[in-house]
Amino acid sequence: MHRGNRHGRSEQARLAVLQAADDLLVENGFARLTIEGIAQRAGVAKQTIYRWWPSKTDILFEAFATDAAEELTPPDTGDTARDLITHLSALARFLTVSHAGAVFRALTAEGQHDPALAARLREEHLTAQRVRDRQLLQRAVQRGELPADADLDTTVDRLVGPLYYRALITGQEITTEFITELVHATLNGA
Amino acid sequence: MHRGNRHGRSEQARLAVLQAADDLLVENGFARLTIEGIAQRAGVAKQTIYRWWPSKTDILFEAFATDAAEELTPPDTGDTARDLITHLSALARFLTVSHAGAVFRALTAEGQHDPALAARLREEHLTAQRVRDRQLLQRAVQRGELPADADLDTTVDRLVGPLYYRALITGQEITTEFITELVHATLNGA
Amino acid sequence: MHRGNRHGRSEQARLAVLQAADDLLVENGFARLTIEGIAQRAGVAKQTIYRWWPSKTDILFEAFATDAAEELTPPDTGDTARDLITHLSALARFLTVSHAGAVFRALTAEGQHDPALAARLREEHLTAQRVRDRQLLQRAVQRGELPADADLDTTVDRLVGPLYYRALITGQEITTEFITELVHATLNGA
Amino acid sequence: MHRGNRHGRSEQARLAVLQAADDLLVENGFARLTIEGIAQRAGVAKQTIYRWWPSKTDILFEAFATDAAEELTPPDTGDTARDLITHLSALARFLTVSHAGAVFRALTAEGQHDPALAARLREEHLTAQRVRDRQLLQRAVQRGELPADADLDTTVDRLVGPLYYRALITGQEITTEFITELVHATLNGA
DNA sequence: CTGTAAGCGAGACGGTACGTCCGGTCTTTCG
DNA sequence: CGAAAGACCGGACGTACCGTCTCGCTTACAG
Repeated sequence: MHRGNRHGRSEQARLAVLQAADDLLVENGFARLTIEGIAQRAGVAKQTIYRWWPSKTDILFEAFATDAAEELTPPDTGDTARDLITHLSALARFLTVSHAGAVFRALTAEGQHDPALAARLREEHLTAQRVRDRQLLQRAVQRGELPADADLDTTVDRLVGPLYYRALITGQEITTEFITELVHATLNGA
Repeated sequence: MHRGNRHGRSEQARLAVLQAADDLLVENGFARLTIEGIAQRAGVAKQTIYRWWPSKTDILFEAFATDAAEELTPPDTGDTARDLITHLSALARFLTVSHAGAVFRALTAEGQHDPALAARLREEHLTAQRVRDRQLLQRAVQRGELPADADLDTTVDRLVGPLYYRALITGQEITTEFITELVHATLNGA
Repeated sequence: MHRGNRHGRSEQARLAVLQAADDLLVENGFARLTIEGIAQRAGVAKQTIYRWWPSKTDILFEAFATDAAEELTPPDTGDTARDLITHLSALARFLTVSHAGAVFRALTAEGQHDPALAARLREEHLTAQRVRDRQLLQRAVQRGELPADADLDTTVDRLVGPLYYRALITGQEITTEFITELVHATLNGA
Repeated sequence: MHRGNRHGRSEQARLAVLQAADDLLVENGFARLTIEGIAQRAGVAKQTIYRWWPSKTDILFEAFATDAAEELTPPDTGDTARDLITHLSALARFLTVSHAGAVFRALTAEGQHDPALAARLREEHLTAQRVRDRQLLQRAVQRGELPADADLDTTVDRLVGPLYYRALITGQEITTEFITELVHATLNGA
């Protein structure tokens, strides 16, 4: 049970904390997520949490890091439009229903009040995500489906922006039709 | 000075609270915004705040309500593209540098953890804002610049989504070029 | 209903306040006796109370003043011992079960924390009460049952002190036997 | 058994609280004695006080418990009258000028409004005090100075009652003459 | 017979203290 | 030496009353 010993940090405690934080976030929302609560749920001393994580959000970060990348890696079938639709649908699912997405939304919200967190979120997630998003467009350029001088960053914003907007701001449903129209209009208009 | 009597609340106290809340939000961020702090800054008793506002966010709501509508009312010069660019630029300014926009971002962030707040934000601000956003497109339809059967709601999302995305999520700068490209691409592709 | 006029206060309001204060003291104890509560119970504005009574204890004082004198006026049958026993029994009843006595105990208690109140209690009640207590002994002196040079004040203290002690400090019952012994011992030993 | 930081409550905090409560009571009186004030004076968090003491009076109780017994332990010289006079003088001093006595008066006063406190005061102090008071009389019985069947409880009341009465009720001075007369009259009349 | 001034119920006001809760730190004991 | 336990200080929470202050109504004397 006790792993307090001279052989380093307890992996068991670490995983229990991450799991508890994740569960409690989904169960009660971020507002009710307290370090005390996580410690109790994980069967861990508060000090153990403070020893290894600077803040509540750091725990969530660690809990969320790996999951997101897996869910959001784009497909590559050779059909640009279809791949885009598939990828954006996965993104929509991530933002609205996924477990990891819930953590992302919470962190993004906290980021509005905490510039350091916002910066970290960009560095550790959004930048990598942009790379993944661009891959699809770069392949389209390589295939000649998009002009070689197209501003891919701008195009990415035009594709994913409306999804984030609906998911995080207005709460509107993101239908397949919406995504399909979005993809076709963007491919034509870029 | 005192207006405490049976004929209603003190307008002076009300304004002092709204001003204090607004100032403290911008100065210290939402995380450090406390009722106690607002009361002290406003020179008002805590009970006076609790008497009139159910929660901290209600104060912010009231502080932000009127300002936002004024800042975000679209122009009408007859030139659709120019009006859209002007309007979206105003929106970008609102989201990134405006005082009222700071309150909006804070409320949106809280809305991620508090569905009731999110709903209220939609009802009292976003719905009205969508109406304002659509006006420009409706005029374009009337002028024949857009097809009569265009899905204006979707178009609005495609126009404003990328702005919210950059302002609230990635923190990228929103340049005039970005807006210009966005408007032209959307008008062509809608 | 309203007695507001330019010639004098409302007797109705005054009585309602006294009654409410008395009731609430007995019902809830002094600790829970608040001006707000009295005002509400009496159907009177707080300001009306503050206009006429400087403090909570002043209300109680007024509520208690007349009753006490009536309950504690000594008899005069010519039989000193019997009169003393009767009188001390009335005092015991006053201190332990009487309504007015409850107010007296509350005021005495407050007097421990408030010297001004203690002084007022002495001036307005205890001095007069001592006069009443001494009457019995003075009659005994006149009848030759006590020596002419007896220190009556000291004797009063020896008679009533044990009663106050039991009633206010130890809470022991004050039986007729206790009073009888006390009277006989004092008459013999004085 | 609660043990502080895993094994023990902070004795330092405990003593600081008791000292602060005692000081503030004497300086400002019971009326102005607040938990917040005690916490601040003691350099202790409010929570620490609420953790260990159910109420303000419990702090005073603890502050007063040991002191009283020491001040009021009766002498034993073999001379009953003299010992009684010495003991009652100590009691008078306790009630009127002693630090611990000030706490006793405050607690007694609160006990008028709070039966539970009154009961506790009897159990933890007055009962033990009565035992101490009786000792002197029991020794007199053993020496044959008082009849074997004397009602010592009643006699104690007759001796100490007048002192409590003067100290707590009328505020009259308690002179040596008063005590001397009291003792002699009681020894003769018992 | 009509103003006007005092007393009234009502209740908002700036405050103080309440008792509770959580954050983050520190100390102690165990393995 | 890491982990569990949990007491510690600090400080915000929302509540209850405090004593003060207008407000508009009701009266009853004064002009």
